[in-house]
Amino acid sequence: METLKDTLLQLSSFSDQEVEDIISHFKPVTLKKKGRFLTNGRVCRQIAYVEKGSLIYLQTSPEGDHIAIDFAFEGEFVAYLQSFLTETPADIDIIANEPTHLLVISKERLYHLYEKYSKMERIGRLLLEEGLMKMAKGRTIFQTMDNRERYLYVMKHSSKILERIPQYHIATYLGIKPESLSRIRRSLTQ
Amino acid sequence: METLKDTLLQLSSFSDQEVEDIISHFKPVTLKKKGRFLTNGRVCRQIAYVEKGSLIYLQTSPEGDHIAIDFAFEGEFVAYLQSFLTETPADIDIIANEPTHLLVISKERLYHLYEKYSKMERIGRLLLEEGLMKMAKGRTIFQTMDNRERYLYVMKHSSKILERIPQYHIATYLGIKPESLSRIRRSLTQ
DNA sequence: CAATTTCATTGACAATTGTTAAGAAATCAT
DNA sequence: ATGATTTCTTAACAATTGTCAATGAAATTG
Repeated sequence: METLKDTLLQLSSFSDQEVEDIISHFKPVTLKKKGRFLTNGRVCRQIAYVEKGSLIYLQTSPEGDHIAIDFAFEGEFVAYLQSFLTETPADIDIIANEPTHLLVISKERLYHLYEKYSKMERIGRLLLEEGLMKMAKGRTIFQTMDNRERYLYVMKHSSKILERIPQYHIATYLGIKPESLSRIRRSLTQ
Repeated sequence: METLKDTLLQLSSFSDQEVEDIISHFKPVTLKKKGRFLTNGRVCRQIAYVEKGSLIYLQTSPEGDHIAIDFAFEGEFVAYLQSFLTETPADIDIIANEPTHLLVISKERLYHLYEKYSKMERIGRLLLEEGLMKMAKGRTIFQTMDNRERYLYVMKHSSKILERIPQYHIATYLGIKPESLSRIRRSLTQ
């Protein structure tokens, strides 16, 4: 099982004492299925590490239907950067896709850690860069691939999504209707 | 005419002396039409302010055709953040869409300014946040709108693009074929 | 300015997707 | 377990887009 400790050590070189101190500032939070980590209209003031389970970033369209814009699984960090950085209300919900264990740290405590351990800032920067890359990549995929290609891309690079996320969420994530996703899946298994 | 000075003053509160000093670190660069600010394979080590003209961020697909992923006009900053931040080779070109005047600063000098004027860091952070927002918004637009809606969105929010960028570039920017763009345009004028 | 190239539009046809509706399969709650 | 709900699949038809080819307009070049 991958732990927060492992993840932090992979991102920067901390001593054992340092990591333990850093980890002690994260609080365990348990979400039931459909429990919320972030609620539409609120400012995202926390970052979470996913110990177990998975989450879905869900946007509600003007017409009222839900669109999945991202997912998070074990070993990943969760935050809505657009809200976290600018301290403006989020336009999405982040909900648990299944019973989920998180380790949560507030923005305040995180910035406190930045000051205590300058190496910690590197982690913040890496998360920001990673977020930027992910968005950019996501956009490129939409701009350059057709629906089947996007599905194959997810299949290759994020198979966890296909294994653990309901298909009607995967469909909105790919920007298509569930029926189209079904057709694509059928055409691939024959 | 909007100047770099105006733009900096809008983003943060500098004294006249400070702005003049900051501006003095930018070097004027003139690009002919199709001239390059960034070349595929090189690391983006500069940020430019567009005084006059416009630029296109162009990606080359595996099949060899060009896809416009972004544009920049007067009063905006230009850089390929993915390369600039991580110092990895860019996978795009940034070329002038017309004769263009830039004010260019190197990453080195910019970071030097960050140390000299802490207020300057705010500008760096704002540019980063802006970049992140832009990517996220761009992705959402692809995920939730059909081709006509995306065209109308650009029409409403970035009409400069429609006025000054060739349509075959706008088409790739919208993720469609030039023929489809033509049909959408016709259906709107009738 | 003429000649050439590039770009935008149009039409016909094929392929794909959205829409609507129905039924099968899986999941949930009691 | 079993009935109820949710999720997934399938089909038929309409609408949209891609593809290919041709034409005219516009821009570029010498």
